[in-house]
Amino acid sequence: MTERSGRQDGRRPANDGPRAAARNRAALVAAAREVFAEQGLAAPLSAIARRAGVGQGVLYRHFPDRAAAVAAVLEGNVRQIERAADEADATFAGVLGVLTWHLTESAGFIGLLAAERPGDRSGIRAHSLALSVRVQRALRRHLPDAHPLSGGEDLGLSVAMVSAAVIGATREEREHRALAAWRLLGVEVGPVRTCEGPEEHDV
Amino acid sequence: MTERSGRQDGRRPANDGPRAAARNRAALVAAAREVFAEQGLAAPLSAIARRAGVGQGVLYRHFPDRAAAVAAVLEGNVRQIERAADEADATFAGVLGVLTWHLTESAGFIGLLAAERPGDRSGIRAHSLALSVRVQRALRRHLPDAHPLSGGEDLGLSVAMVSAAVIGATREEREHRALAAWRLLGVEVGPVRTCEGPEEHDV
Amino acid sequence: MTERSGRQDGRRPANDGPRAAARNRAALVAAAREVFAEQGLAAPLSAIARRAGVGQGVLYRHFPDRAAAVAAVLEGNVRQIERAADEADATFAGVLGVLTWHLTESAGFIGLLAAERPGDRSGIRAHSLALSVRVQRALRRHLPDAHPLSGGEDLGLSVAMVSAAVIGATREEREHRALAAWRLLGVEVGPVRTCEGPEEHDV
Amino acid sequence: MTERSGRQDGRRPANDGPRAAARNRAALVAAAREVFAEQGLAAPLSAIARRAGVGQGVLYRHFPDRAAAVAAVLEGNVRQIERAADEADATFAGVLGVLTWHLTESAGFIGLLAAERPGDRSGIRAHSLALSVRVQRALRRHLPDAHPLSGGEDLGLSVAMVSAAVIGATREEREHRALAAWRLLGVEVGPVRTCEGPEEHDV
DNA sequence: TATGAATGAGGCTTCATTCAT
DNA sequence: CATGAATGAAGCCTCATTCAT
Repeated sequence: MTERSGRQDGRRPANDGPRAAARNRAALVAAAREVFAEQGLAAPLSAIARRAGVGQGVLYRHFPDRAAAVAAVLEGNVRQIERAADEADATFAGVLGVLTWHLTESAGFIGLLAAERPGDRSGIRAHSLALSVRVQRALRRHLPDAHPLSGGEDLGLSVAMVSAAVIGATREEREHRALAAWRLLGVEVGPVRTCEGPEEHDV
Repeated sequence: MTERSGRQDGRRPANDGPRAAARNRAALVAAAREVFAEQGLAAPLSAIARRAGVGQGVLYRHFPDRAAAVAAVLEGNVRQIERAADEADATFAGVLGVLTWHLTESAGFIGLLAAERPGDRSGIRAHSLALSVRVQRALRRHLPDAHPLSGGEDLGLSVAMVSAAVIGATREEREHRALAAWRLLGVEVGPVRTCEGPEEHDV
Repeated sequence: MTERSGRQDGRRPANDGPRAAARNRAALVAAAREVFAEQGLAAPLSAIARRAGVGQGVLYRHFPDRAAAVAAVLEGNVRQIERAADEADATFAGVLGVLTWHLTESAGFIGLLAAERPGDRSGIRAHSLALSVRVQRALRRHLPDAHPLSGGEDLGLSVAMVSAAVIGATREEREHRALAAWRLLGVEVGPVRTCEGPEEHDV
Repeated sequence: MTERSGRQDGRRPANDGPRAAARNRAALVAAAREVFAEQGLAAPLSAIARRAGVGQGVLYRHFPDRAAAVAAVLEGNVRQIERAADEADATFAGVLGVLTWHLTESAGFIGLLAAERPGDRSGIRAHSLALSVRVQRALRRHLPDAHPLSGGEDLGLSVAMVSAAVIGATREEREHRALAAWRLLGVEVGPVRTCEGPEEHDV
């Protein structure tokens, strides 16, 4: 942000120390989000480094494995949902709207909640589960007792089902499909919106 | 390129001749079903050949590419659903029960209706779509006009959503989850059963 | 020719014994000629069997290896050149015309005299050499003492050079190029023609 | 697809870092030159990597496909010929002498001008053509108007013919044969020599 | 004797991961 | 700290060759 860095002359990139590290991390997460969205979660990691404009080594410094990169990407989505749930006037339908926005926006996020990854030994599954739980927790805080999804695993099941509904759709169709899916489940959804905040630098 | 020796020493594993062809094909389909179920549709094809106990070449003779192997696996499932729909006393709930059985039984089948395969260049997508359409057609023949799923794409969407609900579950949980999913959608399902027929030899 | 064979009804091909063997051999040689011409000498042997309409086993019965198939193809060309040289009124220029015809006609023949096959362990090289020698012998019988090519290895060299001149050309250009090459060598060539004879059945 | 382990046990052969890049490239080009010369342009690429003492991956980093490897090998030869043609006192016979030296020296170079590559889908053909054109252009700049090769395609044809003349010969015979071939064409050739320059490091 | 399936070695290519500079 | 080359295992696919029927 302070623009004090970058290539000083024509030579090697200046070593800005930790400052650069943060910038690189942000670039990597952004690149990973794009690459995973475009090519799926099995995309070559080198593609991420390339798109971020950093060497492979840096990628490994920040993310020891694929699961870490996936988690970093999804972390941002989940945090926004949590933030939406933290807002003073949050409602179940409102949080659902934010969730739906992420489902619509980030193809990578789709993978989190609906991905078929049997036999995955890379730990993506475990990470996904953890993130999934956080999403459910955020939602459940606003779930009325009499809500049709209030029973047992119905909430998690529903989120997975809606996620699946948008798989394979183009970005244009996703919102429509997600809303149709919620409608089939008889669930009311608030406005589909993001939840921008002050700490967007690495999400 | 000109001289592709082969083994000089003489011995060579059994060659059961053409008789083995049918047996091998069946073994390959079975192996593919298991491997796809365990490791997903991106599993190494060589794993299928290995599990079937045949050489790589045989795999390629029977299935020129991954899409063909996938199609062979799913074809059986789809055909049974179609057969269930053809029965004289077929009902929507009944066919749904058969569909649910396959969802429960064959983890590979799951991939058909809910798989995330962005960037898939192998034609699996196209095949899946075709098979998906056949399933929907079979169902729609018995869909009452007043049914909650009778509108537009609701049927396809629902099937995809239920499929997603069972993803990642163990075989034991799948039936329970699938039924819970249908319940959330407000859809009644008949007995979860298979539809065995006389031509099971290669399905 | 007597048309007593072929499939009797709709079942397996009748086993006509030696009669069928000769027919198969001819079909294989013809197929090999076409395949080698189209795809080069490294073409898959299975393509030859397929085009000949026989099983792989038959191919191996007639030609134990690739070199044998190549030799069989070229044998026909060489024999015609020898026959041209045997004619009562044969002249050097005349035989050269026949040679040029084969160069033009049979892309496979091109390989014989000009092919780059270093490191070829399959014996094609040895066969080629032998056939090449026969061609030179046929020519030399009519070579006037005062001819520019009468010295040492000049004859063989020239044939190789002209062969090279037509490599890579389409069938249409080959005659033109071959004649241009002979002209550059200062050698007069008779009419470019074949030398059909009574024993065409397996050439 | 997701988990491509690598060796667990720890050790891993030396990695000399980027320093090795230039060295490796040179080794690869040298190895390719030898392998192509010995086994023809269809030689296994893995043989090149093996002879250069590098992994398969390195080969692919430097040469994305076979055509690139071939081009790298031949580029050096062609450049020297062009340099010979650029010398102040260059003559047609002189450049021909350098060309002949390369024909004699580098069996791989032979492939460039005389190779039979039907069914070549790898683009080697196109590259070869381009290089061939450069050679001809270098020669033509010094070709006297009254020269016997000054007409149309005679120059290219002649080079191809002479190239063919040395095919299959041992390195010792090649110079003799090439000169004999030029003599048969009635063309005078200057001293057979190389054209070393300052930038030999990777040719 | 002919068929055509099976075998499996080996070529090609892609990445995950390490590490000298 | 960052770079980016090297490594090599593993997946894909293609045939040459054999052999039961």
